[in-house]
Amino acid sequence: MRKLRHQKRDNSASNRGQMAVVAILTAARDVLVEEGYPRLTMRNVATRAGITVGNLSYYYANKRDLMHDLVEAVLQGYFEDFEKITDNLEISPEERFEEMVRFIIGDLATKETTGFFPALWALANHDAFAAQEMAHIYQMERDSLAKVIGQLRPDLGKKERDLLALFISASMEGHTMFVGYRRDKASAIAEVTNIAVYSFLTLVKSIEARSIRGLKPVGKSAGKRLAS
Amino acid sequence: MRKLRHQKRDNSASNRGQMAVVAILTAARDVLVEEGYPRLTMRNVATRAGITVGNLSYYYANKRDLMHDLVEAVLQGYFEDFEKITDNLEISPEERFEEMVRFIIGDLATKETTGFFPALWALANHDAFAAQEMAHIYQMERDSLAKVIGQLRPDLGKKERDLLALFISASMEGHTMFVGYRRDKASAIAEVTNIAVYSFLTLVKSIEARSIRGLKPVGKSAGKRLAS
DNA sequence: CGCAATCTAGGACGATCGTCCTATATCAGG
DNA sequence: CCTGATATAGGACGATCGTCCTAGATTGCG
Repeated sequence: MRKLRHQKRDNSASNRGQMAVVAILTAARDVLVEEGYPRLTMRNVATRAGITVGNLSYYYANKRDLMHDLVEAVLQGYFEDFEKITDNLEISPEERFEEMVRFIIGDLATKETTGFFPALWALANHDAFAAQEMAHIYQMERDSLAKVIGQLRPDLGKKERDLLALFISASMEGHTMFVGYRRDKASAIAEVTNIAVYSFLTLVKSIEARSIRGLKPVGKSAGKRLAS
Repeated sequence: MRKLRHQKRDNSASNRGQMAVVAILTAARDVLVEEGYPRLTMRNVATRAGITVGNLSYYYANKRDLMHDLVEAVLQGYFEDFEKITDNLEISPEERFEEMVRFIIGDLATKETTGFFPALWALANHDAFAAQEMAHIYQMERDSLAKVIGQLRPDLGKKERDLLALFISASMEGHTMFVGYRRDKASAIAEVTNIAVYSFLTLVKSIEARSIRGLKPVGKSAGKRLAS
């Protein structure tokens, strides 16, 4: 977890210390969400947490460790959410699938998610740890989806189920920038969610393996150029 | 366009000056794509463009103007691409729709797009200009899609066509983080593209207006919390 | 109470940032 | 060829960054 500078042992983690760490991580998340990554500085985090830079450096000796814990803490919340939905066996697979879709799209419209995840995606392009944590959480999301897809389509092989889960998961994430918190099309979230449920359910129930393998090649792009 | 400090008039735009601006914007894009937004500094841009900071500030008096032109220049390229595809009347609407899907997913897998767009999305959360430019380019993408959707489904109203275009466009963008350049699932891009073509085409051809309006409420999320 | 562990504030440091200024160098038109 | 417009280099400036150090306050426990 946290890396103290003056550490003798870290296992103690006193009450005061634990609360301070939570306050720091919450402050860091809020700075990132409300002001963006460039303004996620040690001083801004400390100020929002109500402490000084010197004190912050007692809990986090460097910014990298702070980012480390921040990413882990935020993503940890989703692990618990996915487990809850996946383990809900009181409803049919179809209902469970719909609930997953509605949960994910509903979540991505929150201020925290709309602010945090695009920053995470950008970070993952150049930060190996962020990329790894991101891959981890999405793998879990896909596993949850693939499980339900398997119940809906027992005839499909694992590879096909995983590809469907990948397509559906990726598709949902894309809506963050459009129906997310205060984004252009936020007012259309209800309709978009309905289309998503209909579309993904139709896809899962109707697709055949041969449509996945396909015959046509991937469209080639010339790659974006600047100012023609 | 560019805002010189010593400007008497900007209309001239000599050959040397134009080439310098292109070199600067290309350098800026490359820095952003390869090193990320935090390292997009005036000095890094200048170095990559083969000039000095002092010289860079002759062409761009401040960083804001440089970012302005960079975003505009990159997005301008897509305007031209969309026009080409939309205006291609030699193929059927269904083929045109498929071409659009394959073009967009193919493009998002390029190094430039995978690097640039997540940075743009994150920026748009806290930069009004980036948000506006982003809204502009995606509106055009949706217009192109909605046009073809209208040819595929003349019975649908404009509102429904726009919502379908929104859903499809947003869904495709989401794949950037998964099948994009050097991303986890890049090797699955062919299969994912096939699923996308199948799924979007099935959606457009089969959905009824009542499935969009829907009856069920949007899934509520408790909002992400930190460290339970 | 007393003392060691824990926590906190404040300031310093070198590095890097955006911006700005000035002195030359290069170019194009008369 | 000369002269004004354009382009370029080099360095300076104050601000802000991550990091570090030290002295003192607070806490929990024997």
